[in-house]
Amino acid sequence: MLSHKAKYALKALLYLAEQDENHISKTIEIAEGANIPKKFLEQILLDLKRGHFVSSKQGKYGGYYLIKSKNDITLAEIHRLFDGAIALLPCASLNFYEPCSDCKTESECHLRHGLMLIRDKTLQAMQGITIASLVQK
Amino acid sequence: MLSHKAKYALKALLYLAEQDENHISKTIEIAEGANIPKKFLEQILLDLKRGHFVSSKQGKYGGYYLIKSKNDITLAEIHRLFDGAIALLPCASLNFYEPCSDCKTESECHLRHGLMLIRDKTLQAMQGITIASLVQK
DNA sequence: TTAAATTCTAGTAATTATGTAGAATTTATA
DNA sequence: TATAAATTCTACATAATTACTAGAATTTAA
Repeated sequence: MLSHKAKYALKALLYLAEQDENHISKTIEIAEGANIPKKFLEQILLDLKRGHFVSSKQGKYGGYYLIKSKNDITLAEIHRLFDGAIALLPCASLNFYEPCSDCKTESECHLRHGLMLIRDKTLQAMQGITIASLVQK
Repeated sequence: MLSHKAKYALKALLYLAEQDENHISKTIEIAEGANIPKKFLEQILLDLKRGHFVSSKQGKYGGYYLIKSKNDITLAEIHRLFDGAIALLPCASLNFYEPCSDCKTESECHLRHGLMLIRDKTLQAMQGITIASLVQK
């Protein structure tokens, strides 16, 4: 399941993607438009900025805007930024790999192989969903 | 990600699937064989029993055994029993559906459609992984 | 009757999720 | 240059969930 943070991030990106080119959106505007708690959204937007999905203009008349094409922002990336691994266990993860603490040896782990198959399928599906594909829905 | 509970459940089922037909496994035996905290495993086995994956014999010389074919126990079922929805949000779930609290109307939710596509792909992959497929690895 | 197992009902400790508060900083413009 | 209005930063709060543990009750074979 997605955390609220990841869900709100997606909704904020959708909001930004629907604005006119060159439009700068204030946090409060996004919060009200997408129904997200404003103070929570502040943090999320900073995370999205650190992830190079959006950028900001500070000070009066400042706000946020997309810096990555809505065609290039995938659900997989947002999931990884906010919720971490897409795989079902760390030992089956590409980006968040960690060995199982409770497996004697990795080759003996009967779960890993199957979970990597799932990861590949899910990842492929998540990479196919972009902000653009969601906007036009 | 899978909870420890779900992971332990899978490992316990794998352990049971590897035993001889008609063999009854004590909790302590499974716990040591699969490296699972014993008291925690007790609860998990009861959940698996309530889910009709295993059954038990009480009293001295009692223990647990599979009652469902290892070919018919899928990762999807175990995920749902211990970790709930496979979909990324409740509004996109088949078995754990709930409307979004923060969406004005369901048809206006731009996330739902995309998340249902992911759910279908992931579910299909998870239904393809059975205990039998994991045992032979 | 006893030993050895499951089953049941609580409880607990640590972690994570979901926010909020408030001050500091930045910037446009009057 | 002062001010208003925005982002940014640091810290905290609180509730829920996760991952267990404790111990008594029940069941059953011998």
